This record gives sequence, C-alpha cells and structure tokens, in this order.
Amino acid sequence: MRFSKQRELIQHIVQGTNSHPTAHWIFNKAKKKISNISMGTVYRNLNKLNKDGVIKIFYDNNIARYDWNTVAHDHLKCNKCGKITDINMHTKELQKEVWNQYKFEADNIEITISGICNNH
Amino acid sequence: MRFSKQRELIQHIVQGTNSHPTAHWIFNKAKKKISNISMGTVYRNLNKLNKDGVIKIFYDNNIARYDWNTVAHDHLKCNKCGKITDINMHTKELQKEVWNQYKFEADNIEITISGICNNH
DNA sequence: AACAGTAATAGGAATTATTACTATTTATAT
DNA sequence: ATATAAATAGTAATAATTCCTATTACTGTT
Repeated sequence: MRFSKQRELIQHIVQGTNSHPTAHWIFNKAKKKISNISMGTVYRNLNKLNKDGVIKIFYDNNIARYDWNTVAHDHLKCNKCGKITDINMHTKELQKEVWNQYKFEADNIEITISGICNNH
Repeated sequence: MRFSKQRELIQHIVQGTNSHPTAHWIFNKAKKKISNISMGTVYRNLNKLNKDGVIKIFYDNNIARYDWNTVAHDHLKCNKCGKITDINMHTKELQKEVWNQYKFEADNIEITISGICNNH
C-alpha cells in the first residue's frame, strides 16, 4: 500500500476520537485540513484501513461507525443521549459455545446493547 | 389501528419465512398478491408491526431485516452463503453483568456472530 | 533530475435503502 | 348510507454508500 496524505489524515482522525464517528463526521473533520477531499476517498480509505486491521468498522443500526480500537470488544448504546461506550464481554466463551452447539466457526462476535446509560 | 389487507399480507409474509427477509424481498413477494402495492406501504407497515411487537427488526450490516420471532434471540451469519440462523445465547446474564459493572439499564441485547457455517 | 509506471485521488454520477409528501381510496363508527 | 379519520399508491426526496473516469502524484529506475 502506497502512502497517501488523505489516508494518513483519515486514520489520524479515527484514532483521535472515542466518539465512534460516522463517515460523514470524519469527512467534515477531514475537510478542515484538506478542503477538497471527497466522500469517495473517505469511504475507500476507511474500508481499506478496516481490511488491513488498522481500524474497525461496526454498525449502529443501519449506519457504519469507525473505531480505532481494533481489539475485540462490545458496545453500549444509550437510547437517550446516543452515547456509545466500549465494554468488554467474554466473547471467547461465546465463540466456544457457538462451536460446540452449532459447529459454527465464529470469526467476529458483535454485541450491541442498547438501553439507558448511567447519566439518566 | 385500522385493518388493512396490505398490512395483513405483509405480516403474513414475514411470519411465513425463516429467511430473515429484507424489505425488498417482502415487497416482491407482496406484489404477487397485490400488484400495485408500494414500497412506502411495505416500509410503513413493517415499522408499525415492529413498533407493536408483532415482528422484529434487526440490522444486517447496513440493511434492515425482519423477523417473525419476537422473542429475544441472536443470529449467526455465514460469510460464505449469507445464511442467517437463529440461536439463543444467555443474554439475561449479560444484562445483569452490564448492570453490575456499568449501571447500564439494558433493554435490548443483540449478538451477531459472523463466520463460517457448518455447510462449508 | 527526468521519466515511466502504477496506485491513489477528486468529484460527480449512480445505486441502494429508506423516509416524506400528497391526492386518492377505504375501513369503520354512527 | 355517510362522514371522517386513517391507510394507500405513486412519486419525490434524502441518506448512505459505491462506482467511474480523467487527473494527479508517489516511487523506483535510469
């Protein structure tokens, strides 16, 4: 993979926030540094970075969000304030269980828990 | 809520398959019975049925899928054939854990596990 | 340093999923 | 049977994402 300042910037933006940003948010942030960057470039690079394991994509209902944290983890989403918090469930156990019960080779387990966070 | 044959048909279609259909699939199926049914009607009624707890919506990456099974359950998604299988993890325990650890009031826990199913 | 080859880019068009709008139709209570 | 409130069809609008193509710019080789 060849160097590109656009990709570097995009990576930097994702790695600089805990807000689990959307492509749209990243695009707006990127425009401040590279004013003519395009949405296509943002998506292409986010997907590339995800494929290379540099960042991680996950889905909040029907929209993609991007996460600097590439270690397997899960999310709490508050229905009141929309805040998404990282948590850690024991997905290793689930992985085993799924293999034992269903002979299913899990390579990704995503747990999204929605409800009301401790600020409400 | 007033009766409508469109909504009745849509409900019937969702309740008659284990395929976790998309709105598009349901629309095509519905057209065979009511040829001029519109996509708007399909979406409006799917959302209404979901709100009333008659069916359940969930998201497979960025597209909505509809499920007759309204009891809390989870999904296995095969990356090879795309098949989505219902499974049952012990989300009650996770719910307790999330409360104890994070004081988060979970009202919905969704686990989506992707990998390779036992047909491959 | 100039050059060629290749990979990446910008920008916009195209696609797909979903929601919104409006005139018309229909179910139901009276 | 009629009024009215709600649902529909059809279409337009929006939103998220992917695709396309001419152009740009790294990088390795002279």
